[in-house]
Amino acid sequence: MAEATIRDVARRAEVSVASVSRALNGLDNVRAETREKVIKAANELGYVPHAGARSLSLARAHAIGVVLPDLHGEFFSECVRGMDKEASRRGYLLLLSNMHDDSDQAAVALRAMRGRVDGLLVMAPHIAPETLEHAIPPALPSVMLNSHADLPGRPALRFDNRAGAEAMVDHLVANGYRHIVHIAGPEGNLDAAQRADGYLAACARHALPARILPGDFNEEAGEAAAREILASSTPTDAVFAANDMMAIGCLHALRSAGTQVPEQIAVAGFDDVPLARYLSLSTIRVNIAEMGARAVARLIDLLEGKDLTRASETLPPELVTRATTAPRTAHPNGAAHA
Amino acid sequence: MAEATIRDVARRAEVSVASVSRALNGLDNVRAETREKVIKAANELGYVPHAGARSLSLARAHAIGVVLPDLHGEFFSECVRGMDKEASRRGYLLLLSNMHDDSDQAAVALRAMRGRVDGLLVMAPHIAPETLEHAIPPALPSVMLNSHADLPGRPALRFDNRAGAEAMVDHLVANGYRHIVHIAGPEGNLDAAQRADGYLAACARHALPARILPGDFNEEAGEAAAREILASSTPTDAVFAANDMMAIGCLHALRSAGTQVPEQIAVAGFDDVPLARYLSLSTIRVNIAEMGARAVARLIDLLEGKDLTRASETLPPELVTRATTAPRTAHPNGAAHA
DNA sequence: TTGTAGGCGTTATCAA
DNA sequence: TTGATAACGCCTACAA
Repeated sequence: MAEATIRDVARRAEVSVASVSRALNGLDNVRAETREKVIKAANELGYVPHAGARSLSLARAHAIGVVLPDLHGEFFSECVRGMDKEASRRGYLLLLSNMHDDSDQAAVALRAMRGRVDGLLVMAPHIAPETLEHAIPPALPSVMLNSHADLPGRPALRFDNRAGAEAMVDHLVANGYRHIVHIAGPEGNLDAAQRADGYLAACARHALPARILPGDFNEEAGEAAAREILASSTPTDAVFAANDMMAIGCLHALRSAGTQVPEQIAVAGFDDVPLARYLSLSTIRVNIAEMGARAVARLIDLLEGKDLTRASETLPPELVTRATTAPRTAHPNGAAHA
Repeated sequence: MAEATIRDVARRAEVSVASVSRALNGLDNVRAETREKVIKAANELGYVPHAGARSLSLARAHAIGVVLPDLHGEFFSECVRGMDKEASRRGYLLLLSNMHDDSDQAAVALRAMRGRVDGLLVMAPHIAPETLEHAIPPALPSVMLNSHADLPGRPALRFDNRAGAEAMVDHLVANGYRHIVHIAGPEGNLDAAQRADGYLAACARHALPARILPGDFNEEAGEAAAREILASSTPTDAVFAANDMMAIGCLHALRSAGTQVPEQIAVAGFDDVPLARYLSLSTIRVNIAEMGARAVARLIDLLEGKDLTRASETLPPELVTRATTAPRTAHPNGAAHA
């Protein structure tokens, strides 16, 4: 049995489709008696309006397209959770599409959204601005998350990666560390670049030597960096990785090699994934759920014409200090344990 | 500037809209020359078909509604990742909707899908079958994930929680543990109930005493259970929690209290969240991504009429043994360390 | 091979 | 207050 349409309801209530539409949408130019007849008929038939037809007629889908890169674990789920919360609160549905590293595929994903969503939320820290600008349908309002330089007409939300990195270096310095190595994120990734910048700036400010090891945001890169550090003759008393996973890999590798953390080498990460808490890893907390929620709010405001502040927004990071960066002076002879 | 429509393309290519439709959809009754003209015009205008209109006329949205409960972290993201992979491979988009514990809200979420999706993927281990059956639009093909008893006409995919739990108890017994306590999941949750069943069955099979402590899948419940175990006079040499988070809470609480794991008390969980690996927690691996992917495949087969096997499917669990359940005989004097 | 026209389910305009 | 009817953008008989 096919679903009931508005015409079925009209027939059963013995009114016109126009009246059904008006009654069900709560317009006031309907006699109370008529409205009741309509509602009764609709209930009896289990009528649910066809959202596709509705959006065609209204030119409004009440849906938001979400295009995310290959995020991992908590990061992905927290982001979507934040978005979903705000979206469902305001009566919007989320249409999901993963954009893998391939930018052709990204374009396909974006086109598929045409005619199903009112706006787009795009997170693409790995795609060049021109490519991105080219791929997003020009007529679709959209909010960029954590992406490269601002695109004309599209507000952007991002974390202050730079300030976060600086805060971590400041913290390490305050705790007595002087030879801080940075493990970088992947080439071309905006977050990674900004974190490295912050690290360099803070080192310069403190007149400390800077040393950057390559990385790719994966645990293995952290392990490799640890080996590099242990093998190298350059003195190192702290490692600041561009994300938690690399910090965790580094932490494991250091400890496996018999190095005391933080007594001999301190370790810090970035993101505050749940694992960080368990491993007592100092890090920079990134409230991704809030970013998701804000992005949705921003987009819906844009769609409904109540966008007051056109400017892009930068969310402040939060320093989370734990055991892996404990003050150096508290462990003057840490190495003796080795 | 509004998006170009098929009419704009037709005008520019100097053909009828019908020819544009035919040319763009790859029908063969179009002259090559005409097709070229159309494609050229479409490219020049940046034409992208309006999916809403398309689905209205085709009665096919090429989208799948996904209704999930409040899943956490990795669990949620892996599930969606698996679904997205298979869906995008087959040209479908995912429409997401979180169904919180409230079953009214669930009904609303489900109705909102009408007319935007071709089918539904529903995971609702916490909602009673009748409620669920009532809430799902009868005309919408759907696949149930990890839900209560089969609903007529809707295939179900689920993990063999029972077999998983039995496998873990068998493993504990094989490793020399005899007083195994189970920390249960929330009341009314299907996964929780099946895991408890498996635990009880295995205990009975081994003629071992069974003892179940209440829990709710959260870390704190594991901590509370640990306190209970330590305070109680009932001998206990192993704890098997209904999920990893409770096992982790229990593990921490035991160790904080100076109890050696596994020397004095072994600990096991269920799910194999990423944290489990880091904490060397033995557990039952649940390949949620594959379940998501299979569910999508199943649903699309159903939609496209090539559903061969109507029966429900049960996915086998995998035992992952790690340090927290190491053989008892290997640590005869573990307690001496305390 | 092409074009005309009707329909998908809904809302909105305009008379009545 | 109500009802007929024309959109919305697309696909697809049916005719030419």
